[in-house]
Amino acid sequence: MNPLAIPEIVIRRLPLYLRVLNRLADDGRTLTSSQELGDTLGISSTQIRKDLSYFGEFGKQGTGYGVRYLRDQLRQILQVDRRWNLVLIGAGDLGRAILRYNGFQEGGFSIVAVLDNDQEKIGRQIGKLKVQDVAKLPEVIAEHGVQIAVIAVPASEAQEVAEALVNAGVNAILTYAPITLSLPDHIRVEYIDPLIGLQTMAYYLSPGHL
Amino acid sequence: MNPLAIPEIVIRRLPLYLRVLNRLADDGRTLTSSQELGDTLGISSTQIRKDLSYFGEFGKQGTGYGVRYLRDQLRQILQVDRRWNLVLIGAGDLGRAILRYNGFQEGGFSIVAVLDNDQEKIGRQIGKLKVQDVAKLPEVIAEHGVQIAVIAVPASEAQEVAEALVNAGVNAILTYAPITLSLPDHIRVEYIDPLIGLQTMAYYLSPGHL
DNA sequence: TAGATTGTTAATCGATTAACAATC
DNA sequence: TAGATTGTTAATCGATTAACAATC
Repeated sequence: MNPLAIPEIVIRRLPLYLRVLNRLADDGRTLTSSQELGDTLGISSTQIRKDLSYFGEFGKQGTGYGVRYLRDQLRQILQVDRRWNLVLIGAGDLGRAILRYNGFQEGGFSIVAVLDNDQEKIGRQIGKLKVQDVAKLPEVIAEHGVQIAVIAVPASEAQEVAEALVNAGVNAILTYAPITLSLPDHIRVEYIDPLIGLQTMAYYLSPGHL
Repeated sequence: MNPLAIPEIVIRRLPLYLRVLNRLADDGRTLTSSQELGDTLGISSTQIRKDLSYFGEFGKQGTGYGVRYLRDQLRQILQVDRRWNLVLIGAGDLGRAILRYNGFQEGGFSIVAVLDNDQEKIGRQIGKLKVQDVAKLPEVIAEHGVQIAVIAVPASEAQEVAEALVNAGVNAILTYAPITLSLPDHIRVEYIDPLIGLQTMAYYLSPGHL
C-alpha cells in the first residue's frame, strides 16, 4: 500500500470540520482552535490536530487557526474549491427535495440535469431544470463532464440505474435507495439510508439501555 | 463500563444485515450464509459471524442461517419487532418526501404527525396527515407516546426545534439539517448529511486518487 | 463419510488519545 | 515573561481478521 495513504475515516471527518468553519466564517469569526472545533462536533481536540497534520501545518501555537484560511485549505484538500457537476436520477418527491436544497450548491456541487423514466414527469419544469428522459443519460453526462451522480429512484430500479450511470462514464454515486449496489470496485458509492440511524437509535432506546 | 457492552459499530451494522435479510425473504430464499451476506454488503463473513455472536448462536454449521429466523432475531435485538411512533418537524419538500417514503413504515417506524411553524403550511393535508402547528408539540408527543423525532427544517431553525423536542420529552432525533446539535448527553442524535459523502467522494475523484 | 459453514480464540491491524516539546 | 495552543510521538485502546475446532 501507499505509505502516504491517509485513512478514509480521516477524509470523512474533513467535511465536518469544513461545515463548522463555514458556520464560524458566516458568524464573522476570524480565529478558532482545535478545542472549539472539537467541542462543537463532539470530537477530541487531539483528533482534529492529528487529522489536520496529515495535510500540513495550518495553525499557530498559542493562537489557533485562522477560520478563513483553514476553511480554504480544507476546500482545496477536498477538491471542493472548484465546482462538480452532478446529474440527478429520479424526479419524485425526493428528487424535488434534493433539487431545492441549497446545501449541495454551497458545498461545491451543481445539479446540472434531472432525469426520469416516467413519461408523466419528463418535460416538467422543476426549479431551473426540465426533467429529461433517462435515455438521454449518455449525452447529458458527456455534455456537462459529469463524474458524480445522485440516485433518487425506488430501490427496485436503483441497480439498473446505477449500471446505466457507470456505462455512461460516471465514477461516483450518491444513492438514496436502501439497497447495496453491485458495481465495479473502482466506482465510489455513498449511501444515504435513514433507517440505519433510526434502527440504531431504537436499539438504544430499549429499557435496558436508558 | 459494562463488560457486556456491545460496540456501537456492531449495532450500526445490524440494520444492514436486516436489510439484506428482508430482501432475501422477499425473494423467497430460506437459507443464507455469512459469506453471502458479506458478499452482498462488501463485509467479511468473519465480521458478520463475530457481530452476531455478541447476541447468540443463530446458525447451523454446514448449513448457514435461516433467513426468516435470523431476520426475526435481528428485529427483536434492534427492537423493531414493534412499532415506534415518530413525529416529523418540517412540512417542506423534504418533509413531504419523507412522508411518502415507505421505508420508515417497513422498518418499524410510523410517522404519526407532521408539524411546522409556517401558517401557510399548517392545516394542509399531506397523505393521511394534516400539518399541525409546532406549538402543539407537547400534546402531540404525549398523545402518541413519541420517543423519536425527525427534523426536516432549515439549518437555522434546527437547534431551536431540537430543544423544543427535548423539552417535550423526545429522547432521540434523526435530523436532516446540516448542523451539529447541542443537546444533553442522554439524547441520541443521528445525522443525515449528503454533503459528507459527496465531499468525501470529491477527494477521491481528484487525479491523484484515481 | 466428505464438504460446508458456524462460533470463537488469539493475533494483527489500525485508530484514538495522553503527554509534551515547541513556539506564538 | 506567562499562558495558550499547536504538531507529533509513543502508548493505549479497540476493531478486524486469520485460523481452526466443532458439528451439521
